[in-house]
Amino acid sequence: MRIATWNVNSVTARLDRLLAWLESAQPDVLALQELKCADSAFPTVPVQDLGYEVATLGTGRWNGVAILSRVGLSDVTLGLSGQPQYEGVDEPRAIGATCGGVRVWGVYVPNGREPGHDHYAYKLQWLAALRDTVATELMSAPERPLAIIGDFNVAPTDDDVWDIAVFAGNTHVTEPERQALADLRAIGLTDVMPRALKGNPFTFWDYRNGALHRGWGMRIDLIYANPPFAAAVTDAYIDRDERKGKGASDHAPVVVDLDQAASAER
DNA sequence: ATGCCCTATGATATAGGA
Repeated sequence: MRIATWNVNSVTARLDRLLAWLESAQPDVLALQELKCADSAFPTVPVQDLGYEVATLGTGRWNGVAILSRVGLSDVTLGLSGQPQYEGVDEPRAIGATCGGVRVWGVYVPNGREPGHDHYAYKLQWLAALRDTVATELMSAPERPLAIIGDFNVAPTDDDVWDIAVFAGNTHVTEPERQALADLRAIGLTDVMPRALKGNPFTFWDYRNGALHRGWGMRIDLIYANPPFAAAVTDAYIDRDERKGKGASDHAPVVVDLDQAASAER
């Protein structure tokens, strides 16, 4: 089974690339982030035409998440339990579904903007709600493969950015953010590392200043897996080629392959 | 070369991204 995550930075602007990528990469499950469209505007028909069921959570201009699956899509959960609001709004940033016996959470963690900003406190609260939501599921079904996949907006270690000195005082690398990821792992999840490409495991490169070609990237799109999921992993990689050229997202897809038998037994 | 911001919005600048 092939599972993937991709921050597409507008699913409507990325539709041609999305459809082409589904055909070339052949994922069984794909979590999308930053749809930037309402549920009613999601391009459901062309995706269904490629054999995928679709569950979306989108409200419009910002955020928005979806799960696409061609191996079943059930027990869809929209949002986190105890999810904090930002400025009185329940933002569409998390969606859970069970696909082919695997529990998948697709997440778009808040950016945080800058340490000290209300959005930064919200980011940490949001990650705590994610931990609590998934911890409950892990306890109720410990043998079921589960992974949180998506744009975590935190670089877990200094090696996950091209130059840690550049990020001094910025979000994505602060100790509280990394502690929030550690707290998430502490409920029984491990970081599935994709194969490094060009020596680095980056998944995001800013659009500006030729960042992709200068290697100015970050690894912020992650796969956090429970033991049954992690034990079934046969490969994981970053599709850096999808970041190239005109009309690319600023994030590359991250793909993980699971042993069919190991995941089907559950 | 892969090549030096992009997206959505009751827009014509602004907010947000990271």
